[in-house]
Amino acid sequence: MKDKSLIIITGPTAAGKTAFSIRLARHFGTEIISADSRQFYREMRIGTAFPTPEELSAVRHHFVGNLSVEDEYNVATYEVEVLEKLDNLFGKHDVVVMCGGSGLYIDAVCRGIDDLPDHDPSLRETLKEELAEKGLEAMVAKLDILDPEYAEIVDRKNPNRVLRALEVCMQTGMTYSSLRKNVSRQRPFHIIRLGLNLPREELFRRIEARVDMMMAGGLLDEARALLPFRHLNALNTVGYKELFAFLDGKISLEQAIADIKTSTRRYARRQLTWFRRDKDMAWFSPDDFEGALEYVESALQQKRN
RNA sequence: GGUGCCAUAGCUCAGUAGGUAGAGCAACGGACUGAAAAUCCGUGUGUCCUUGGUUCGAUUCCGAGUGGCACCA
Repeated sequence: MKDKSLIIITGPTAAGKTAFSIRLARHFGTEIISADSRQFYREMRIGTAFPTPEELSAVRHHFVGNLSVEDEYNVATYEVEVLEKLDNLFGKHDVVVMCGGSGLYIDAVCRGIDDLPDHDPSLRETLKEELAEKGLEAMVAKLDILDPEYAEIVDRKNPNRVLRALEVCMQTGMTYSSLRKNVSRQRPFHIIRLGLNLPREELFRRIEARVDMMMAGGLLDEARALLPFRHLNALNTVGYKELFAFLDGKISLEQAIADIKTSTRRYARRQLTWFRRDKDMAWFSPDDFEGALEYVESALQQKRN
């Protein structure tokens, strides 16, 4: 796989990644692996800006609509499955395109993640109850005892992080810090990273226009149909949770739509914060396909030598 | 037309017994290892509507104007 390359197209939501990646994949006559942690779910099409049927038939996509909202899934499984899929695809293609905005999932494929146990649902439930009962401070105190090293560096105000560490300690009998080695694995293929972005104002305009399009396209019906699954992680997602609040009668529809726009803007900012720290990322406007292609070609050339 | 109330950050509003002001949300920045479209942290960005008066000093008190809301005609 020495001369095989994975070209990653990422960037904030609504920047135009999907159309761009299809064009790029067609140029190389290859296929696309999605790195979008919400487009995995086939029941969530409108709210996740799922590729259209035309787009899906233009280029073969993988990891799009491959799961049901009821499926258990996580980054580690994704890493394994994508590496397998890449092994297969590189048998047919020199270049494969990966497209999506889920930074953690992209990192898992590019660098790998440590060998940690999957979460045990009943243990997590117990810990959540304990958190609700005793408060975050008590959970941090517990971590101070079970894994003082990680307790030093953990975000002590972030319940998810604290609970996850406790979970791993309790499940394995080892400290989270001893398992969390943060080693970067070498992959048997080259990686070229492209970030797509737009001036902030324009990106926000596109986000707002896209939310209006989703509503016109039936997002409310989609959310209504998913209401019975609202407790699942997959539905803890921008666009759905705000509409659930409307369906509960807590806010007006108008307010829900405004909230979706706000949540999406904030999500885009968090994505940018994540991607900005990646110094290898080459940034382009989604309109500059030619410029990006030129960059890709020269990067490929360089990797071959 | 009359009377009353209101006018402070992008929005909703607090406040200053006269010494140029602060919350929430937004916005902006950051963190991120099996929840990641998740979760969490940090930052106040301002002709205090305009204008005249009183005062050493007015966003604050008084008058007028403008705009908004309510009630009465």
